[in-house]
This record gives sequence, C-alpha cells and structure tokens, in this order.
Amino acid sequence: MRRDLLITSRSLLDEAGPGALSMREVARRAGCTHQAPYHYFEDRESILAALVAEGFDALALRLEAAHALADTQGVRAALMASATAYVGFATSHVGVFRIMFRPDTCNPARFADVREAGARARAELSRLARLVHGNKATPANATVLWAHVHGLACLLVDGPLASEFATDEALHKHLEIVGEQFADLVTGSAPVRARKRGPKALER
Amino acid sequence: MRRDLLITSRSLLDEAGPGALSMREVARRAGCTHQAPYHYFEDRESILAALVAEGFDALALRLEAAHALADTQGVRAALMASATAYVGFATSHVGVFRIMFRPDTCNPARFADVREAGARARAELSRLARLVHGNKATPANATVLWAHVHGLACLLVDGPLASEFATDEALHKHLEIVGEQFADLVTGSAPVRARKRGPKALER
DNA sequence: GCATTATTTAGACAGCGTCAAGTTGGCGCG
DNA sequence: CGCGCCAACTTGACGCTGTCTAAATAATGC
Repeated sequence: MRRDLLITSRSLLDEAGPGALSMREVARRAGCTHQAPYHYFEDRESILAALVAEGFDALALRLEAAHALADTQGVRAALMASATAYVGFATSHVGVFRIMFRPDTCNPARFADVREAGARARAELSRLARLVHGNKATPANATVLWAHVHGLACLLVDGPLASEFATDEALHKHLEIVGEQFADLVTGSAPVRARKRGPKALER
Repeated sequence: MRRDLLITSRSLLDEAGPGALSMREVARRAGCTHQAPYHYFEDRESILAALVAEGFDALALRLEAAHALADTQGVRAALMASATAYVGFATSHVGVFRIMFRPDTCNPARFADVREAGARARAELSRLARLVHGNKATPANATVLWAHVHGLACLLVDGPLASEFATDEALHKHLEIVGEQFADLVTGSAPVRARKRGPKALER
C-alpha cells in the first residue's frame, strides 16, 4: 500500500505538479479514505520527501553509470554522458526533479534520507570533477560542473528552454551541441588543441 | 494600495516562501479584509506574477549595467560582472527568484507581462553571448552561458551550496574563483590569449 | 444633491492538512 | 475458546485556504 501511495503520488506530481498533490487526492486515487495515508506518512511533506530521496538515488545511479564509461570510452565521453544523464533524469522525471531542489516544498533539514541520497548524488559529481581535473580538482571545479548541468536541466524542465525543444530529437540534438561545448569548456583548453577548428583555434 | 500589497507580498515571500503567501495573510498584513486584494489582483497567482515580472525587469537592468562595463573594462570584466549580477540578484531577491522559474507557481502562459519581462532578461543574456563570441555566436552559446549562471544561482538560493557559503565574504570569494573559471570556460581560448598576449586581447 | 462608479466589506462555500477518537481484523497466549 | 494487543483503516471535526456573490461605503462627475 505504501508503494501504491508513492506511485500514485509520483504520477500526480508528473501530471499536475506539487500543488496538485494533496493528501486527500492521493487517498482518493489510491481508493482509501482521506486519513489512511497518514498511517504510512507523517504528513504531506513526508510523501514528497520519500519521492525526492528516491529521485536522488536514481540520479546518483545514472551518474555512476555514466562515470563508468571513462574506462572504455575516455574521460570526455564520461563527461558528456554524465551531462546527458543529469539532464535526461530531469526531463524524464520532471515531477520529482522539480521539487528535489525546493526547500520550501521538501525541506531536507527534516529528512535524513533525503540529505543522504542528495549527498550521494553530489559525491558522484565531485568524483566526476576529479576524473576531469585530476589531482588538481578543486571544489570550485565541481561547483562549476554541477552548476552547468543543473542550470541546463532547470531551464529545460521549467519552460524557458523547453518550448524550443519540444520534440525529443530536437532536444537530443541540442544536447549534443551543448554537451560538446560544455565538455570543451569544462576540460579547459585541452579541447582547443584536440578539436575541430585546428590550429586556427588558438588565435580566435 | 496596490503597491502596498505588492510590498507586503514580497516580504512575505522572502520570509516564508510562496507557500506562506496566502491571499488572506497578505490582506491581514496590509490591514484590510480578506477580499480587498481581489480588487487589484484577479487571484493569488496574479500577485506572484506581478512580482515575477518586476523581478525579470530588475534582472534585465542589472545585466544591462554589467554589459556596459565592456566598453571601459573589457569583455571579460563584463562577463564576470554579468555572472555576479545574475547570482547577486538571485541571492538578494530570494523570494522572487525562487518563483521566477516555476511554471507551477506562476505560469507565464497566463501573464503577458511576465513573458515580456522574461524575454527582455533573456535578450540581455543573448547580447552578452554575442559580445563574448562575436559574430559566430550561436544559440547554444547563449544557452550554455545562461545555464551556467542560472545553475549557480539555483544551487546557491535553494540550499545545496548555500550551506557552504553562509557569510557574504565567503560567497563573494567563491564567486570570484568560479567567475574566473567561468569566464575562462565561456570565452574558450580567449582568456588564454588575453593573459599571454596582453593588450591584444582587445582586438577581436 | 444625485447618480454612477470605484473601493471595500461581509458572508458563504468547498477543499485542504491534520488532530482525535473510534472501528475492524488478525495474531499469540492463557 | 476468550482475551488483550496491535496494526490498518474509518469517521468526524477543526481552522485554514481561495474564491464566488452580494451588499455597503466612499469618491467622483454633473
């Protein structure tokens, strides 16, 4: 039943946003009385917290898988895969992603499991920064990296960019361009010598 | 009175988040009955929309001022100032910034002025991208730029990074480091040239 | 002074989260 | 079997919310 409530809640979240997720609506859809969910969740926020924690875990998992590509396909591939993983998670779990970084909707201070799952995801990003920058990696490197993928995900999920990339193909194509550019940026000057524009790249 | 309601609303938003901004609480603080605000705003969302539109305008203004630095202090300075302006706006207008990119709280589709103000702010970012990348600027350039500052702002405002930069000095210091790095990244090889070749950086 | 309009008020309604208390059904134990 | 017990769930209430309707007051133009 607990599982049922969570599934119901998630679809509610995806369909109509956190504002539409009411204790009573969840109960209604789950086919029980308005008070039944209180046996599994202390309050409304606890339902959201459970979903958020799950979300962070899923995100960490995706990032981990992307990281693993480094062995077979190189650092750059791992970096781009990570970016795609982050953004991909956001766009395919819109409802949950939206509230994962909203302390006024789901306050991590209240939920240890949210904090822990969040830390796992974050650690994965730091690990990626170390992969990219080697021993010289600083916290700022990780921040820049995180900020970039997070910003992209936010803008896509919350509209401003989404309207321009309605279809999945358009989105994917753009992700590749931006991802390329992003990889260039994060890896620093390295791609300049490595990539397409050739020698001329140095002077422009 | 309309002004009064907006001011009251904004402080409410800053103090306790959008969830605490109720039509009735605003009325209470403004010292009128619970129905009076309806004469100036169609519904609750309209109050938020008015604040959001103001927010986008203020943001555009800040970005414009930062952009102007390009003439006297160079492109790089303008770029860093823009980043600081964006993040600075977010951290000093937390309440409003939080809802500026939340379609489920303030839906731009409903409010033309929100869309227009948003477009102005966005145009300012595109202009910045053109400044940085010259004629070769692509939409992707602007997107990368926007994503980066936006991500940074979000992470700072919504907690994950805020906890690490409690004091203003710490934040400012970090912003400089990240800003530097960010400027390096976005300008691609430019900073390399700028640093090594000096004055020639101006020629472009 | 009067009519019209802009403001503001009062009251009602359904829906919300949540507290308190009651009901049901299954399990171990004497 | 009867008993207590505990978990799962129901029922009913409370004050809060946004918003509809209608009435009352204040301001304005003639």
